[in-house]
Amino acid sequence: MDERATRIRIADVAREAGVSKTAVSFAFNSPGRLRPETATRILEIAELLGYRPNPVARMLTQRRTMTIGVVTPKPLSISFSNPYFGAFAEGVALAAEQSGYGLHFISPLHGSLARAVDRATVDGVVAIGLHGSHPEVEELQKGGLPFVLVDSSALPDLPSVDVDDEGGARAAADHLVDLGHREFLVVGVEPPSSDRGIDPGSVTACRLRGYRTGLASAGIELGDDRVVLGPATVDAGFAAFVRAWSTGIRPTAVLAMSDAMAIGALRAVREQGLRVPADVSVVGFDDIDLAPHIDPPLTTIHQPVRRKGEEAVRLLLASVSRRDRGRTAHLRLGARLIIRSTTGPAPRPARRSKQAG
Amino acid sequence: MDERATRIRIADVAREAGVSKTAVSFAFNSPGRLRPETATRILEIAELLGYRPNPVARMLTQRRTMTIGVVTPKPLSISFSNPYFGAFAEGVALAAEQSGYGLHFISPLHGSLARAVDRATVDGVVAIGLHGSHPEVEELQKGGLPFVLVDSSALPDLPSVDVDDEGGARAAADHLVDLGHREFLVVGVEPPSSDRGIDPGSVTACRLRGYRTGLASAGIELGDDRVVLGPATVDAGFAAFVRAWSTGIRPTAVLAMSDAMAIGALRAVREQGLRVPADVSVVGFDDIDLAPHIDPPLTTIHQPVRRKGEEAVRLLLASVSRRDRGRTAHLRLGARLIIRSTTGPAPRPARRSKQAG
DNA sequence: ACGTTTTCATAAACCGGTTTGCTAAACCGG
DNA sequence: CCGGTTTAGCAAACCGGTTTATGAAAACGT
Repeated sequence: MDERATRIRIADVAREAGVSKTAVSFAFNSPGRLRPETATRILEIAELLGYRPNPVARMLTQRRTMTIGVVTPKPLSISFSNPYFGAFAEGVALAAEQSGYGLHFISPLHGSLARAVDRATVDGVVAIGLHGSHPEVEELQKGGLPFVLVDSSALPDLPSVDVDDEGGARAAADHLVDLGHREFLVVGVEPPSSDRGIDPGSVTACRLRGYRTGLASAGIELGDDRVVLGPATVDAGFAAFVRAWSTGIRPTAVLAMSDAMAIGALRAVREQGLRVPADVSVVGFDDIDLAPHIDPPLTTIHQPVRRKGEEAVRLLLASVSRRDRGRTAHLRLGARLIIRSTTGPAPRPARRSKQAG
Repeated sequence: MDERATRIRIADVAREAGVSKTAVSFAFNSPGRLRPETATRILEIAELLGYRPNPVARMLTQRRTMTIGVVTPKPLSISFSNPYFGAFAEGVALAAEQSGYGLHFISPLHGSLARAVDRATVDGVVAIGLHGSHPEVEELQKGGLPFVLVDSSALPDLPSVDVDDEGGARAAADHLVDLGHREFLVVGVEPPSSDRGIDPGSVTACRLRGYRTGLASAGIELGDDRVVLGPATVDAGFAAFVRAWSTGIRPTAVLAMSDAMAIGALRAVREQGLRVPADVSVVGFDDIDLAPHIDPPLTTIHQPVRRKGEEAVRLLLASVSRRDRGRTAHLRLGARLIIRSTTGPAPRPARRSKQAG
């Protein structure tokens, strides 16, 4: 009838078995402290009654939740739309599962990240893409929860895991320069809050620096009009290229800060009647799983996303268990160029603007 | 110094403010019950002390967690590797966020799903890909937690959301038959536990039925050797085709039960020196976001994955709040063929085994 | 001036478990 | 038969909040 009426509590089992709550608790958690027959009988009765210990109550006494949080400053519905995030989650999940931890995803609640984190029952948190300039970082830090930052080393007193974004970006630029390109367009990932410009510690800023260094070594300067930003999605990549094109920019090479955007740009390039890589070369960033299967296979900067997730969890658990002995680790992983088929020699400056050949 | 030493409790705030715990609690939750100045003063002191209410304790008294669980019978690290799952999570996250719920991902703990669910602090769960034949379904049902099933209608007394898999599959088969194909290979998703064969309610079984119906209408029968199974990954799709090929099967059309597998098969086909779609046609299932960008753009069966996630959460929340008044809803969404570039007319039976004329 | 209602705040019970003494009985060697 | 150690199980305290019942003081009505 009224199945869900009242959930069986430990006291119900105790009464039914004619023992104390303590005994029931022991039967489940340290059966050795009970006479074998007693333990079995209690367990049987518990099973019969369909008793399941309330996990919240257990958490309260044990003062740990065996759960870690993954914090994103953007709504999850947006984060999950980037394949990069999925791969990151994969790494996090792997490490968490190995250690017997559950996974809780946390995104802003009613607009506030801090509030969402406060409400979450986790032992610690891995925050991805949280910049130093985020309005709530201070608030979050005061929460006193163990924290690990991913893709942001902005807060030196918090452990972090990131990638050599600048080096990777530079490799991309170098590659294109080597191929003879001179006209560039950067399709960048928009940092969350564009209040005071781009946070210099942000991934976007690092990659931009890398691009610039690479180009500078060939004497090329990147004008501000050559940098177009948007969210890390296929559509935004498409839009970014179209926007630049419509302002008269005619790049032979596109440097995209995410594969998703690169794919969008790719399509935009083609819709202008141009061929990839004959007319325009494109290099992405991330090397998502499907990059080799894209049309055409995407040249990109590979970064070890899964490993990022794993390492972040490892650092976090070390911090939770105090194994880190108060040390704050900053891990930087490598990024490397993977050449596939979206890059090729710069086209001869043929019918460009005024004709020439 | 000893930052994390002892977290501030409500009693500390009360003492410091010279009021009772009750007053502090009121200050946070129903300030109207306190004289305005008192409330403000308490709040100020709480802020000063850096007090944050312990969410676990709060959950315990309120008897709800404001969190919903997403259950997968496979390790999360595997689930997340399928883009399909990411999109599903997107839908779930969207609906959950809208209602102010958090998201907890649950996968088997030490090999047991039931244990993992028992340990999770959630108000209800959405289970994806959990088959009726799963060894722990009974155990899970007894947990008494509100449940919604996705991609499985095996348990009629539990609400469910799924897709017209059979119809979708049939559309795929019809399409290929119309193009003149007669030699087929099915690349299927392996159901979790292959104990007693394939669960007839499983997605795999439904799609297989759909394929068979479509083919049968053209008088084609699908031998068991024409069905190869594997996990829903690119690599498994690749391996599946290779395996079939090595046993002498020479299909002109491949029906894949997931886009990831289709992409793998695509690559395998090409590595045999065959062209897609000139020599071999391939149709996938799911229509992942990147399907149009695959090389070549993937013909596939579209299913509304995000919507699946949203509807599942909607159903779940209705059940949690008893708004469903005990009704068990079964939602079935549509699937439709999207023709892109991996399918084309069957090649003329040229050098095919025996010739036929 | 006195009974009644309202306002503001509190003490104590409660949520559902775990853990810490503590006791009574059984066991043990001499 | 006795003191000492184990064994088996219990009552009560505790985790950190919320909620209910209650009461003192202030405001109100007449």
